[in-house]
Amino acid sequence: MTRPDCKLGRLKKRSEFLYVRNGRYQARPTIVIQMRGHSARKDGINVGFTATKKIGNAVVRNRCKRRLRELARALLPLHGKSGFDYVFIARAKTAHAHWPDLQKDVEKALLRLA
RNA sequence: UCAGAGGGUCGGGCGACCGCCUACUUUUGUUAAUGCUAAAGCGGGCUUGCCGCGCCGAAGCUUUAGCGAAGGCGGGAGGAAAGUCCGGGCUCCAUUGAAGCAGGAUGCCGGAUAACGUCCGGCGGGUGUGUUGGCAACAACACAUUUAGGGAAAGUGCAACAGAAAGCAAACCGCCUCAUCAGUAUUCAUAUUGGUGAGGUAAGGGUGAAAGGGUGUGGUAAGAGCGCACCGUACGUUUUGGCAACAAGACGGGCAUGGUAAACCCCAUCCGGAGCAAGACCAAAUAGGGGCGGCAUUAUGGUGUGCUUUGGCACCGCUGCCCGGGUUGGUUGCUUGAGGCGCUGAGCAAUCAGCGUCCCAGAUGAAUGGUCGCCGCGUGAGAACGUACAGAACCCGGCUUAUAGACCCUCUGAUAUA
Repeated sequence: MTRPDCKLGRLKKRSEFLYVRNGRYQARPTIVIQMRGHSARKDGINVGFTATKKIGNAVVRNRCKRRLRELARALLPLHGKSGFDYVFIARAKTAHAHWPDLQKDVEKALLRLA
């Protein structure tokens, strides 16, 4: 199942985020994951991260994004589908949740989406 | 040792595994350019200077630049990075000329500074405590604390409740005089008590944040700056000291127009606007924009970043050619700066000068970390819990606000020891 050759791209434009928002999504207690296939490029996985002002100040939001980035780096090559864009959205519990719980949530969400 | 006040410094550490951004450097891949290996003739014809064939840029290497990969060696959030409240640098707005209006800010004096509404020093005012002098009013001194501190005799406004009365003062109680009525006493005309009326009175009571100088004394029917002495004093004149704010003293004036300007306002001084999403370049796709040339027209008009007037400047229509706005795509601006640290000197200080030394984040859906373990610190008997506020976004100087805890210095008080 391991695909070390799979490279993670990043979503950077607002339009890309809006495109993914209209796809499928899975909500877990600590995280929300959105997914949508992209037509232009056939393989490779792109990922973006979102932390709204609702979950805290800038320090909390930055911490959430960094944790999500680590999760994506570790788990997306294993459970993500090539040719799709993903968006990880932080929730209120993301910053202070236990690491194994976070990993479980991400794993379950990715498997359901796949 | 403990508690309090003020000022300053810091604001977790170590290890393991896995990552991110970036300066420099080594190797390597690729693209482009550059140079080197790099050289040459032969045959035919013959009116000799004509014709034919052949030869170099393939490849490799060198150097440079861009992009990518791997390795090495460095760097990688704050004291407030925050709020965006002031002051600058920088950039653009054609020029930021003059006057006025509007708007905003500031407001004792001197200094520091690039500048400031900041900082330092001083002056004045208020409040509290103590000491000394005085019969007292009060004054002087010391310490602490506080202060947005131009103008209240230019005008307007505001002040609840209480109180008789609160703004060219006012008579509720009280005090005093006179008139009158009633009572009492007797020396028969006075004294005295009470009521009513007419006046005088700001000494006393009461209300209030505030009642129009204070203390003493004379004076008076009772009182009153009504007179006098002293104290205070807004104000005027003046002397001395001080750069100045101001201070100390002398004389005059009998004491009046109370407070509030972080209420409107008046006075003085200062201020052009927008901001790195500024601005510049590149690529892409389209004009309503711009440039140059030609022709026409010359201003009486219109347009140009708060508004009005004015000076000056630029532009306006048609046509040909060229470039091409806006656009969060990329590159740049982008980090060496009123810079940090150390020493010496000047100054009460803010700060400045000299010398030496160092280079210390430059990201752009935004790096500066994620996970785990151990330790430190605080609370607690222990288990355990807590370990703050908070994330650079062009850069500096301040202010304000948030902040667990630790350390240092000074002062004050308590306790213990000597």
